[in-house]
Amino acid sequence: MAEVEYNFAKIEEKWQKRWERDGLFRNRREDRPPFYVLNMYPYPSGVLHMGHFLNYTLGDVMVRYKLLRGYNVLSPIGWDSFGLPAENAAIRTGTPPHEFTEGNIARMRGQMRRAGWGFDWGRELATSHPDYYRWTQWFFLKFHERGLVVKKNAPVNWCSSCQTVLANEQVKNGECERCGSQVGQKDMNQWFFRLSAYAERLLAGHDELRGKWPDAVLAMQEEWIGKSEGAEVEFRIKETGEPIPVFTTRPDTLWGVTFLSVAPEHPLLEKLLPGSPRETEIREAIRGMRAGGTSAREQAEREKEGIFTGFHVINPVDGGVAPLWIANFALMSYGTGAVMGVPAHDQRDWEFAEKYGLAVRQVIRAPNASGPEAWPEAFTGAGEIVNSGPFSGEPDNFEAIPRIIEWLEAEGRGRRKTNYRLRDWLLSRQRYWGAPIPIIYCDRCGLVPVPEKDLPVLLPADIDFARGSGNPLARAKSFVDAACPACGGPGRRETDTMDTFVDSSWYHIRFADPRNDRACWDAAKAAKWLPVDQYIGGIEHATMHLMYARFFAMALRDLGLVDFSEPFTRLFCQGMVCKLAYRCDDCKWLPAEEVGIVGPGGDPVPEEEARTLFKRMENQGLDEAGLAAEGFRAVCARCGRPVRFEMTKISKSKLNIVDPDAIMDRFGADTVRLYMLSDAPPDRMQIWTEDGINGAWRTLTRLWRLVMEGLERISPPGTPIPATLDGVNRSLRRKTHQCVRKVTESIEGGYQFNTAIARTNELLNLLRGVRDQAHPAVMRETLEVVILALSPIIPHFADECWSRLGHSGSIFEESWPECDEAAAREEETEIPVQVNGRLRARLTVPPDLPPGELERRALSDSRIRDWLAGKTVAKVVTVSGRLVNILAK
RNA sequence: GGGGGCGUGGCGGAAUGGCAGACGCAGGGGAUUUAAAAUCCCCUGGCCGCGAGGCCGUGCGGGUUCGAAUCCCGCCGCCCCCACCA
Repeated sequence: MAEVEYNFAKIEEKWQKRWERDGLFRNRREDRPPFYVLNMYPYPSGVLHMGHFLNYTLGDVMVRYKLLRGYNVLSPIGWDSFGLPAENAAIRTGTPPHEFTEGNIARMRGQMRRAGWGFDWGRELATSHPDYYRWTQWFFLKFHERGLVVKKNAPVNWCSSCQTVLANEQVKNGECERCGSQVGQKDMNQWFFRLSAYAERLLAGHDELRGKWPDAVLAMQEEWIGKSEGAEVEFRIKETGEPIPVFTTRPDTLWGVTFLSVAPEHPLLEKLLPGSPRETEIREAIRGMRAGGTSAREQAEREKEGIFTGFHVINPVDGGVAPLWIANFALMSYGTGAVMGVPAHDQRDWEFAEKYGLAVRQVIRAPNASGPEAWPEAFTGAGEIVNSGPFSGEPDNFEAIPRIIEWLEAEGRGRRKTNYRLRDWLLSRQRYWGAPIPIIYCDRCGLVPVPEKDLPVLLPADIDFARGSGNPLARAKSFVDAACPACGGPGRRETDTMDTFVDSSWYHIRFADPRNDRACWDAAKAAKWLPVDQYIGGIEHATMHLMYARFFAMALRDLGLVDFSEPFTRLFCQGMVCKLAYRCDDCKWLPAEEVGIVGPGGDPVPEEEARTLFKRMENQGLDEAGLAAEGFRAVCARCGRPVRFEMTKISKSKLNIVDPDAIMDRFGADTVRLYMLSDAPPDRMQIWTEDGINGAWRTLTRLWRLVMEGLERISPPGTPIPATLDGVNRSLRRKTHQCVRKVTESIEGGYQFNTAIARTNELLNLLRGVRDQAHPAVMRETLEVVILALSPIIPHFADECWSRLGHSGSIFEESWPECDEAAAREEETEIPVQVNGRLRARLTVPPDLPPGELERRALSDSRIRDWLAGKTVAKVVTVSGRLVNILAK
């Protein structure tokens, strides 16, 4: 007697052990082509969240699918284990960061195994282990040798809460990406990777990635690189003769310059201001401009502000004199820090000129337009060039730009220039829990790299985190004191550590050879597996990790360490996992249990009615307005204020978390996996509902019963399918093989598991209807196809069914089913017949019926003749195998 | 302001030039049950009609086409990213 209950706990544990025992994911199939699937590795926070669950399930489904497609699959996992949370925990609790981190890793490892993800645990790595960060340090030295690392003074983003500098990419809306506090500006001497030197190559690489990476990611990177072409023109200070280069994308408006503005931190000011008559007043204004809030929100709305310096500039194109201003909108970080002001043809300059009463000089004439006096704003379109020396009269100013640049170069007044918004990557952090930068400062020799043989520079263990402030490394005398490698004299170690994005810029390559202690990796092993064939992760890394890792690959290629420049051939970005969250009007998030529903009189509705309303909120999008329309209100159980609903990413702070462990306890991993993939395409937002997970459970148990009942009537494995079958069985086989084709297309066409699951559901619905008439061999075939097709998604379930169907060995050692075209061919098709574009009848015909015959049958159909009565047929459109459209008047 | 994405039932979504709403959730009805849960069967875009059936319908307005959710033009709305970038 077959076991009727679907005992997921037993089944899942059994197969996880067996896969582990048999080394299913240890890429041992050397006879097969290699395929490298990688999920972005996690930070070991200590607990898996639903976002991880979707991410790693997707990766695992791809891994298992590729196994079935006959590849030798590499599917490694590791830990992005350096970073602030561990250090903050150490300050709070006194637990050393490595202990905290190892504990978290152990816990998450357990959760991961339980979810059934097939990782090659033999390759596990953690970036905070010395045998890993030793190589992070080694790369730093190699990059340093090549001039790709520089130490320079620069205004940097400073997070006072994290007590560290941040990369531009880590500042979101002027706030620290990690802790959310306001980021300020500070001048500091810091370490940088020369990311900007790779701007053009990073951009050029997009040609290779287009179509294989999401458009949105490429667009974001393009924007971040921010290439713009124009000219650099040399203005001069009239009073001192000092040169002042200016970048412009509009050299066609050079004759319209009526002022020039520089950034408040422009170095030229230090030469001009001392002793100048308005020095104190101007310095005061500069302080005001620099002190203003740095958040982007504030900046966007910030009023344009400036002050006249008392100095003037000479325009190189015509010798004209214009006042030199300091303006808060001029940024030292872009171009040359100096902007020419052309109010007539630039909206920002227009506003500035209007505010300070500066001159407006028209140099482009709009087609049939009046002069600038009558304009409500700057004219930025194309027109005829006027008042511009040799170029006056040119009909299209944009087309004249290249000729103007040539003229500037010929005359020695400027030159062609391409500018990028991309900044160098600030890699140093004033924190303990990161890879120490391997540099020693010596009073005699200066800045000395740590010799390779002395790597790794280990993090000291004897740190008292609970006491003191700032970087704990700077307080560790045993660490700081070090002999100069060059002269042997006393030296001081660099106490900054590296941004954790340095660690994650090369981990994907280390996975090819993770235990190598003589080199970062063996070249042959790296060449075998890399680049990563399929990378999977969140889109939030578009301009950070994904840009840095590309830069690293290019730099490593230049060092001769790898043979590719693009590390990730294909990229897939999964959507967010969202769930309804509740917010009380005083801006506090509430757990669902603390939301009450009251009726028109203000008294609570009965519990059962409330439950129904909550269900409708979850499942039918019932919102505050809908609730109000029915006379109800949602209120905070604590303070009685109104509660608003918001569909938002599952997170601790929004109090809408779903604990993966608790869900796996109730339903098992396979149910969660099925649910996560069955509703929406995986790159879209996924909405978590209680009913949704129940539905997936129902689907699985129904399938389980169907298979268990089927076991009693199907033929043994390997029984051939009879050559002649009745209509029901021919039809079942046809749908079975069509299902194979459609599922394969759904997966290959962009991992659309939702439609793949829909296709197997259709087949199962059909099988349930005809199972009493199904031939034992045909029924086996159908069940096996469904189990195989779903196996990447519900692996434990599938392997258990597979073995109960009488197979030995794991289903993942089988091959993906193939569509038998002969069996899948339709015997007859239904052809819609339209009259004047409206569906009026359906004909059942053989699929290969010639168009002429199809047309004849359509016209002679009785229903169609009724519709055509009293009309004349003007034209008949016949698409063979698809439809007939009759045009009649 | 710029860039990317999206707009289809009560909800998630399917259909990428040819039968709109696959598959699922929620809802309704029935069977089973002492009852409930679970399970099984049927119905479920709107309007009209006893019914056969008809009409309307993919954000709005126009266009191309025998035929448009799908392609083109113009609007409206939502989400995400960047944003005083010279």
